[in-house]
Amino acid sequence: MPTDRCQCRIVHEQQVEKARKAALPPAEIDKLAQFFKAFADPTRLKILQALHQEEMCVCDLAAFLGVSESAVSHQLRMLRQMALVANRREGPVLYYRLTDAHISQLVLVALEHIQE
Amino acid sequence: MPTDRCQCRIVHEQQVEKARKAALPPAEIDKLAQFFKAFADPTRLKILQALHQEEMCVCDLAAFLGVSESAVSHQLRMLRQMALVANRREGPVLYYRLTDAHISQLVLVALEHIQE
DNA sequence: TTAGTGTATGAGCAGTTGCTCAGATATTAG
DNA sequence: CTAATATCTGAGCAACTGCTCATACACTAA
Repeated sequence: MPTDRCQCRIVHEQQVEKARKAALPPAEIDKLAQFFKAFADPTRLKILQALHQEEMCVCDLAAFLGVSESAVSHQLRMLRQMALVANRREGPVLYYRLTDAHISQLVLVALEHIQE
Repeated sequence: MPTDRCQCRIVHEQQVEKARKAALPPAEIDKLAQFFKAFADPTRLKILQALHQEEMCVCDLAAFLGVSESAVSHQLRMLRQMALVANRREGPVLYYRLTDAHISQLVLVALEHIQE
């Protein structure tokens, strides 16, 4: 029995081809994964949910979350780089807000799913 | 000057209180974060998007993704535990499918966001 | 200018993640 | 039963994450 090549386990070449055609380009996939990563951490989720109510400064968020201001600042940087939040300076204080309503919508859709 | 207590940096006690009242219970937050984590990886995203087209077996997915069947299997286990996919046995082959339309909806909302 | 407050940042470390590899399990054929 | 196929699983490891700590920066008041 020839074991030289391709004891191919691909049962359904058609379905693989179909998936290939419908697939998003790798760059899009990576951007999507990065985007979801922003929501994949309890601290960041809490920040996003809090900012959905009202803009807040860093020490407000630190107090609300019960973590250090440094930790909040690191997470805010990440959220800023992903363009999920923006800030506004008033004297020495930076007020953060959500940039987009999609963000809350996404959380709502996810909530619907897990509450089943 | 007394440095003994509370050089409190909380500028806006009201807003913190407001955020506290609107906050989801910690258990919900953790479940949500777990849920989003499922989407926060390129391999899992590709799996979910492929299964949105049509059910596929493990070796189909491995061929489509260009990774080992073991790697696919590990990811499928995670997605199964999160109840995002389910399988159906036909002889020795397991066919995986999405369990819910919410899943694709979530990806669509996210796509809208990043394409701006 | 200096001191004080609010925030940002880099290094470093423990915990987590996503893979590989070897081996186990499930199902079918003979 | 044995052998073969499809899949699952645990251990182990490199890469990544989220935090702390120390420090730097930005703005304001004196």
